[in-house]
Amino acid sequence: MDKIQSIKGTHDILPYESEKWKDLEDIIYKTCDLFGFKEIRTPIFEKTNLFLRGIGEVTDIVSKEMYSWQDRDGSNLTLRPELTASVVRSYIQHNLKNQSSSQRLFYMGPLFRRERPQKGRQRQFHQFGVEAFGSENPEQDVEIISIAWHLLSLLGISNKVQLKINSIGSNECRKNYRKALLDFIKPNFNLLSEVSKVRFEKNPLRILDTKNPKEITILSDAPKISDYYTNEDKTHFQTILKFLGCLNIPYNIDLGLVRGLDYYTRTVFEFTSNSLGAQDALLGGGRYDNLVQDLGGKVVPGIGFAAGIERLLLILEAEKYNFKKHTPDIYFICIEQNAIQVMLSLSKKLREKNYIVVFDLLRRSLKAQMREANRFKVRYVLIIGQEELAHKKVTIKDLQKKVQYSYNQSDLFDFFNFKINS
RNA sequence: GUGGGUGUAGCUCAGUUGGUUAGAGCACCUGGUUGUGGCCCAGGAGGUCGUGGGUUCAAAUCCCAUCACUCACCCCA
Repeated sequence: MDKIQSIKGTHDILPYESEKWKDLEDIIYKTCDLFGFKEIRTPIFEKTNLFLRGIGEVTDIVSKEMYSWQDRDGSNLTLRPELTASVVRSYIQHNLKNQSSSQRLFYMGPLFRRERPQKGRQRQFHQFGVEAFGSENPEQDVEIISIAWHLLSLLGISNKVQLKINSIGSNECRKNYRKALLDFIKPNFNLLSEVSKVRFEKNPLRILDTKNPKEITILSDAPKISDYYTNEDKTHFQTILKFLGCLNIPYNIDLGLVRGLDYYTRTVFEFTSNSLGAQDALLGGGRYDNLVQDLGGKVVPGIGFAAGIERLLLILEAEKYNFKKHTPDIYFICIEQNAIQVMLSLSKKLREKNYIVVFDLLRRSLKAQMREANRFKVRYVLIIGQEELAHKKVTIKDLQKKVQYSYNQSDLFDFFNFKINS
């Protein structure tokens, strides 16, 4: 029989590692709170159709990376490969538009894509993201980018990342541009790769994404989308850039930035980092003014981004981020079996006062327990043995100062109130 | 899906041209006299050498397959 082990591209998050996750998650929650964004939690699987319609059928995600299966009743289900479609589905389903004309939401959780694993890429991975509905004004775009910037600043890595931004135009712009692009490419159609031929039919903009050198040459003289912006598109993009300037958020305009999901309109952006290897995008997003409607809702503009938790952690690790230490306050040593009850009840009382208390469960020697206390880097050790038991005392040892006191068990809190709280 | 690299103890790695009971450091456990940590010293536990075949008198070492990890392509977070 095969060894039972985790599935390719999935990882266990072990103790100590999980503490880093918790730290990062706390900072994410705090950031979202600061901007008034509320958490939304949606199911981990959805009807396959949602992603086909939401993300786009010719995207890589949908065409080759989804974990899909047929349920017993014949319905086609899929483990979510991204979260925007799910959030939009929920927004429509619960009529959140009627609850408030502008909704600000964030999410965090696992996603699934069947790709070949590499640095910063797994089959189960985690994203944090925000989505805002209701406003098509540039201040909304900037609010979204600000959240990302604020988070990266809190993490101390805002100077280690680059913001790339572009506008891919409104519907009208893209309609005109699409036509111009098709006209331009048509004479060279036979020279295109198979992938690009499909994109030519379904989503010609993505042909610009090609890494194929021959196609890059062909496309070098292709019409530029920026020449097809409407006046509103121009103003919208310019205003965003102006606002970013006000906030001192540095950016690079990248006219080649298209992004691989079909639902984007106008603003697209990406934060990249060079400590991530080839998968250098750690956060990406954009505006999706058609998506709510495409999925059966009213005409509601939206914008959001998603950040890879694993990739954030990779950068934090590379930048030697100072994660919070989770050390116990007190290590309780009991070297007299008749004193176990006393240790248990004193520990309970200490925990009620919010002290983190741990103790040995193997009835090991004093020396062994002292070693462990030292290894845990706790500051205070409490000892109860025969002596202490007989006189209702407890020995308190300060491992840092290397001094030791004897206290009445009933006075224990006086010591800690004084030592730790003051 | 395609290509390169790598799989020996919990971790980082040695292992000579195939040749006895497969090693080191760190970590772990127990001690170093009666109830006291870090440093030091001594001892101990821990490995079907990723897995399955093959070649050979003999395989961690050579060959094949397979699985996993890793890096890159594609694409994305």
